[in-house]
Amino acid sequence: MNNNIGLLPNYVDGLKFHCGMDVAMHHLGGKWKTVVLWYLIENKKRFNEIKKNIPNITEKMLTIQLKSLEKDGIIKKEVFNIKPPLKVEYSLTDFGKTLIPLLESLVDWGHFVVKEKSYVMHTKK
Amino acid sequence: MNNNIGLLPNYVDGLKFHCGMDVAMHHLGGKWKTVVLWYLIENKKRFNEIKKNIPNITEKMLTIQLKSLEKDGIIKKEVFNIKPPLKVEYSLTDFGKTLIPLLESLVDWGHFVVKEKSYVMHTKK
DNA sequence: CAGCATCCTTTATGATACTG
DNA sequence: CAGTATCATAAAGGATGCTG
Repeated sequence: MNNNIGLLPNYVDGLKFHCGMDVAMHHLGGKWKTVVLWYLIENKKRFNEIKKNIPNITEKMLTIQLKSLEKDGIIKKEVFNIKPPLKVEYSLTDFGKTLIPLLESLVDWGHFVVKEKSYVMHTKK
Repeated sequence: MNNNIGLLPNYVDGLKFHCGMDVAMHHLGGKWKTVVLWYLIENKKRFNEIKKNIPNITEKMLTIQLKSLEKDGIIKKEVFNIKPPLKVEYSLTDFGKTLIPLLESLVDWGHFVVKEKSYVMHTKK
């Protein structure tokens, strides 16, 4: 099983990666990115719509994630007014849409774990 | 699309999760876990075998990841000698094996990104 | 509405030396 | 061989107030 990307480290956007997992986790890692993306699968959403969907996320964290995802080309941002109140919409790019099956697998596995762990907890205590 | 787990936050091992993604990323998040797991898919491995497979990981980081994965029931540890030199083997549990398709999807997507990004970089500069 | 700026705390990660 | 222990930095995350 050769997981290495070629013989030497691979560079993407000035960052060094040693395997495909490195690359994937660079784009998806952290507490919020996958959750934000999950809510953008359905349809484009405004800043506060995403925020309402995600309990506990702060504006700062949401801003950081959206910028990072935009920089990576996973989502795109559209601004509709110049003057406040602003209207901004975020949506997946075509590149971002290639993540949908992966995101679905992640959520499915998460739900599986909830059931699995609850089962263990109930039978052992 | 209802991603929330029931109406209230769900608790697993004393931690609070609001959606399946939360749960999944709790188990897989961070820089090393998915990489470590990737090398354990093939077969059980000893501490230093894993370390040799992963450039740059320190003993400390590997120790932390292995302990965390073991605590989560994703891998199991077998010790074969009491006296040094020790022989310890790590392998996926049955629960851990449920992650294999997900891990494969992650690596595949990572490799896809490498190609995609290189393409973009070459055509734009 | 959709953020930015600032200060702060907590985690994650890293380098190095040492041990049963 | 398979780790620990210690010291250090970096990155992530959070709270609050302010702004175009």
